[in-house]
Amino acid sequence: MGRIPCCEKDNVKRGQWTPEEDNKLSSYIAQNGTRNWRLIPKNAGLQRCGKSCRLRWTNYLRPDLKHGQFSDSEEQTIVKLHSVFGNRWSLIAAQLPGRTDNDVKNHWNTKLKKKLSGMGIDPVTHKPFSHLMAEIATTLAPPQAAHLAEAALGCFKDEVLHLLTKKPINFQAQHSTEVLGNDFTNYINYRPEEKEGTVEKIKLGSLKAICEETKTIPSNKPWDSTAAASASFAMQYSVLPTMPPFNYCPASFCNKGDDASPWSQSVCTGSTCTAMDQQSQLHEKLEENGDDSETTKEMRNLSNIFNSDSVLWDLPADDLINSMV
DNA sequence: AAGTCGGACAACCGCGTCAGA
DNA sequence: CTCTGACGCGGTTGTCCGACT
Repeated sequence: MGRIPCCEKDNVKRGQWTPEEDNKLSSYIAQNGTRNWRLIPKNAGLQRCGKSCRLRWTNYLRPDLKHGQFSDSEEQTIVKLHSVFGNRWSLIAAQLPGRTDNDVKNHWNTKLKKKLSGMGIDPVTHKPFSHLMAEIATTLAPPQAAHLAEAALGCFKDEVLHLLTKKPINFQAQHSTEVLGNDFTNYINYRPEEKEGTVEKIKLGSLKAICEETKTIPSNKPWDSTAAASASFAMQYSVLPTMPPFNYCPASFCNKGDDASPWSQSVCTGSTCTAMDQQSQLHEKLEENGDDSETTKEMRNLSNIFNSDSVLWDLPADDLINSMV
């Protein structure tokens, strides 16, 4: 029992569009508009699925589309909005005239994600990796911390591993693999003989990086206040090997002046590192309101929020939510 | 010159949502 | 209220092309 296909796949052409097909579709839409995509290919004389026609039109042929490189300000906007909306590409694209969700998605996946992780910022949470590590370390005992680190950083394990292992950590050294228990020193010294996977290295590397650098390795009760203090230190000074001591926040993308490069390090203004909190609250607020189409439409129309010179990220969370819902 | 690799972009797929019957 | 078809969205895959070996 599958879903009914949107068209007879045997009779439709797939793959790259030819200039001739583009012309047919463009001229048909110019005369008749885009009502009923299912009928468009038939009426336009195209052996294409209606869905394929819609995609071709919205992502490529539409006359108002902007082709070519993304500007710095467009990239800044994407990063800012992504920290609030996550992968809601259509919402993000709605704030970028002439750009489609597909454009934004592709640009994010091929460029911006790498740019951020190259800066030591987790593109998912928009927090520095060191913050994530420290948060994990302060709240969880080793087994859970390792699992959470795996979950939180799984997408970027290669980047994280690279960052962590710039300071050589000997993962190959000999050590038994007996039950480690809750003894933190065991985790520090633990060497996986058999588990050579990247994730395993990250689990250990993250713990080691935080705690070795703080030089305050607790002896037997690793997750007491001493450990918390260590992790706090780690967070405050970004002690991960290649991390400069900086706090990232989206407000840096709004700065003006010589040092206002969107990719420069910046000092957090306090309220500005709460993008994720704002996001959570926004989502809650939307859920309260049912996130219905009217709300969504209204949000789409609020481009002035993002286009104004006001720094969105310095707004208190409530103001942000109230202005959008 | 040929082969390989990786980045960038286009296109497809499947699911969720919505509007109309 | 329920059902159904159309549309929109986000994730994934495919293809092209230039750089590198």
